[in-house]
Amino acid sequence: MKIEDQLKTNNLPPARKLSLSILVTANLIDENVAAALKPFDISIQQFNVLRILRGQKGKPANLSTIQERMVSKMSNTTRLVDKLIAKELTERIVCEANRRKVEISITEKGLELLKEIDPKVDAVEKELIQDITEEEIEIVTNCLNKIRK
Amino acid sequence: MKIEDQLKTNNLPPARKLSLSILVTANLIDENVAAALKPFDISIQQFNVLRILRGQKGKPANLSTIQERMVSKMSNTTRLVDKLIAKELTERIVCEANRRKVEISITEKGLELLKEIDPKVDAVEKELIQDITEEEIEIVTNCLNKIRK
DNA sequence: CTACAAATGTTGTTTAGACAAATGAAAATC
DNA sequence: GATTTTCATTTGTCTAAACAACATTTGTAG
Repeated sequence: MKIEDQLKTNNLPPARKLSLSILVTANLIDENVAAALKPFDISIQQFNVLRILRGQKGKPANLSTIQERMVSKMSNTTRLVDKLIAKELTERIVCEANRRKVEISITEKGLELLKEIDPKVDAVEKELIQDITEEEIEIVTNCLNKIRK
Repeated sequence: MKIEDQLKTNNLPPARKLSLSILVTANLIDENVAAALKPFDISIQQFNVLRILRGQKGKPANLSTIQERMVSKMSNTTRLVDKLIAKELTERIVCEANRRKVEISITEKGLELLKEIDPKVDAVEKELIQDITEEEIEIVTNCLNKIRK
């Protein structure tokens, strides 16, 4: 659907058209992913932290590493991790080498939860982009790369 | 910057690559626009409501209309509008024809604020997409349109 | 060594978002 | 015309985000 029709507006300058398209589409993706995660009682942010930790392949990550890799850089990653610890999906230990740091890792329970969730999120993403060809994906991601510098 | 490099991951399946690219880029846009709005002490959501009301060209809008057109459909548009009313940027009157509805319109002060803000936001958007050609904008927005159906 | 600065997280506080329930007005049904 | 349904918005409540202030450990310069 054209962004102008969706937002009932017209004559958007190109820069605004593109930025609104990206924002509205991102919102749609968020809504759909959040809905898929809901049965598992986990938020998108929490899900992302779990995926980051899994990507560490056993190595624990400290808070600033997680924060760097998060889609949305919110300031209180501490409390986000607190939630995951309360659910026993992650663990936190104080780093021995540098006692300012903490080392956070995903638990077995966390890995199992991800294994359950992954196919659902994959399905949502595939469903959303079903009309986009692989070639188009390349073009679009390249353009978006340029926006993110 | 490639999304894999940015998130320090690799071998993303195409659907996830695209969806992450969109989400991360949207986040970047949000951050930049929010920063531009900060001096005016107004949030992105509030800014969007003001633009929607301006788009009405004098005609007031009711709450559900605003909600439909918002980028992110949050549930308490009431309180969002309350904030704008407190700042005297909008007005709310109960609709005479259908007393369930309310009619919301932008004030002169609101219009003036928009006039001040617009060039700043335009500049942010242009700066962000400076490396994208008009042709590319067309291609990308078309693809995003397909995601939003 | 001591003091000062930087790094790394945590906590406090205020504001916004999600979601359900409630309110009140109009429309529909019996 | 009274009762029920639906509509449009508001309110309540709980959780999350923004942002600043604080705490603790480490690094460094005199």
